Amino acid sequence: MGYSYSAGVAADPYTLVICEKPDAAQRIADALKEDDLKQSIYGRVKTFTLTYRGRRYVICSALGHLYSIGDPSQKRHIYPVFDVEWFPTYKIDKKRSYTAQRIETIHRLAAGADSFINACDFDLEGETIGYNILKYACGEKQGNALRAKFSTLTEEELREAFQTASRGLGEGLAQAGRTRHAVDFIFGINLSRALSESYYASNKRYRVVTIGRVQGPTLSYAVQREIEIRTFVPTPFWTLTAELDKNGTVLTPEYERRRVEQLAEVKQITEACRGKTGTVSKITRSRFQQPPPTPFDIGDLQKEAYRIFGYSPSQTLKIAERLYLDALISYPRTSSQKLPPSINYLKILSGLQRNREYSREAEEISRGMLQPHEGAKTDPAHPAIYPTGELPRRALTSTEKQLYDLVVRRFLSVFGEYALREGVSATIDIAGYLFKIYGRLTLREGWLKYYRRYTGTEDRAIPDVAEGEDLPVLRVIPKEKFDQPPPRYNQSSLLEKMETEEIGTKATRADIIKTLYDRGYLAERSIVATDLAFSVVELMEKHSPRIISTDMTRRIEEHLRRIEQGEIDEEQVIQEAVDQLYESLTTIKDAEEEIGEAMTEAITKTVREMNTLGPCPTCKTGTLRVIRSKKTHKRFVGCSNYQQQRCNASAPLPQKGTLTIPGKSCSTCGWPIVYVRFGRYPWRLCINMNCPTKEKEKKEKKKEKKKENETPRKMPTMRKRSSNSRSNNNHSRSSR
DNA sequence: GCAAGGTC
Repeated sequence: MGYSYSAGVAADPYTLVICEKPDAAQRIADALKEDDLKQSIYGRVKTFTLTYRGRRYVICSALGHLYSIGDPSQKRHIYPVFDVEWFPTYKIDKKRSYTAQRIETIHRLAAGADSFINACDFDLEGETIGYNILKYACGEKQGNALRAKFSTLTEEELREAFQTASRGLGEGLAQAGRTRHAVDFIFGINLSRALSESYYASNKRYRVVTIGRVQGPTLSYAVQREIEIRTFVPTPFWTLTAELDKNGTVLTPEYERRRVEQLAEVKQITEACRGKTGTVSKITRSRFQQPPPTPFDIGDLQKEAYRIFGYSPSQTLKIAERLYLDALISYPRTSSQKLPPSINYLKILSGLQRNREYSREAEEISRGMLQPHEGAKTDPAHPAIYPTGELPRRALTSTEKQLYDLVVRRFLSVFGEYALREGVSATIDIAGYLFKIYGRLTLREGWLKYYRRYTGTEDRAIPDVAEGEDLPVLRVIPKEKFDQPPPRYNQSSLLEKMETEEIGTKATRADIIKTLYDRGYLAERSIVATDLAFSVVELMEKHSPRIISTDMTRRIEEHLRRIEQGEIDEEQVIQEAVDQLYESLTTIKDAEEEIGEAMTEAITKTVREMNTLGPCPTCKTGTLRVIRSKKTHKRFVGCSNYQQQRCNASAPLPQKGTLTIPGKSCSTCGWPIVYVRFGRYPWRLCINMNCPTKEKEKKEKKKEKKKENETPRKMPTMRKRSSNSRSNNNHSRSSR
């Protein structure tokens, strides 16, 4: 009653529209508005009121999931736990306390509503988000609510969706979605607790050892690759390069077979060619069109940013999100490679023209056909990633600038013309053996003009020879090579593997890889599976092999599909998960100590490696490590040669914050770098106390202080006194 | 201290 919303702005009954995110609420409001759109803000929650076809609507939004599966017992060391329940997310996750205000606002708005529309994304998770809100925040309205079904947030489609909204459209989908949450929780939480508790049983120390439906297979890909690399037996082969004299310059064609396996054959060819003259037997020229790239979906952006800048996928996602929140680029968590005209190409291009960096290119493109070269992938809720054309309202960091530039140039190039290139090959016959030399030339630059700095395609001069020309052979050089083991994954290629195996989602893959690093399963940029990773995968193979198989996701998806169709019910699927786990968990529990022991050696070794910073710059033979003092419990850096060779190299570390070791060294003094994080942004720190960069910093700080002292400040004495009184308070408190 | 999935 006391609520001003129903009492004031919208006293008449209205339809409450639930959206998945603020962005969608805005777009729906814009699409439906006739002439009386009103915006209200409650705390940080924005809602819209409007009249559409004579009916009042109040449009509000969630922030993704507002409800989560949880363990009602809240006892984290107990397993198995099979009876799980839904809770408001803020009750489970402190970091998501802001969802409390969301739920509260929706709850109040629901009180004045006489009907409801679920307008979340029409997919498994969207349906679940809407269903849970209608059920828990609106008071069991999930059965009566209408469903607005749309696949893009365009005005036309949204209006259509609201006109045809009907009851019961997504019922099966919601059941399937809720089951997905429950099954993932039951598998993940139980097996992770079983592993962690086993480690505790044999060590009496806690360590988070986790596994899950997506972590499992992803970890297993890395371990599989590690095994392939370690067991790889290289076989030798040879390549042959001829050196030919062309009026004093040397041409170097390669023997047409890129791989000669027998040394005898190598000798035979080099002998046969010795002192001979080669004849240019054939020159072929072929023109080919090189199509522009497709617009970025999040996966493509992550791969490209890794290739060009070396950013990890999770870094890229984070930077892209900041650019999105600053309205510089569109919504980044998309799987679409399409740019519909509704985003208004001309408006974006004219916006970009105001940026000196792109003005010429953007202007040029806006005069063209404006036909983007699109990819095949789509997304139900969003187009591909594009720049909005807004100018930055603050100074961007260097990483933000780089990523922004990449997004802009990619956007520009998808409107570019096909590039026209020409390949030339000359075949040279030496004593009956054929050698080839290649050249490449760009005839028409097309889209390459806009993306040049990122393509890496370079022209190679075409050898200036004519058919029938004779070229004396200087010599033929054999080179012994070895087969290479399969390459290690990096974060980009591991993410790609997850994509092709359809494990995880576009919004979570990068985070899951990061989790595997955090757990000590993966190390290095070029990914190495640690001993701990081996240990966990081996244990799971033995006790619960399904959790590390890609197949589990396929099987669950099949079950969810059948739940959606009403062929089976959710209880059946959850029961199957419980049945499968029950035996595994019992076996693990009975052997906790033994299993813990199996992990102990691996963990000790992994932890030691994780704490290794790099070679010691003082004694050159030891390694610098993060050490925790047994006496003071403080952390610092010391050399592994401290005891044997009395190497005293050491460095202090900040005691607060999370340390990460990027494996990089300071460009000034060569000592290792660490990242320290307590707030939102990590702080890059060269651990060397005597690093020249610190001298500089010290001087700059001194200068700043001097300046501060020179320019009088407002109430300097007050400042001083207040900080003094604070510390006095602390003293008196501690002395009590 | 635990999963995976949305979103800021």
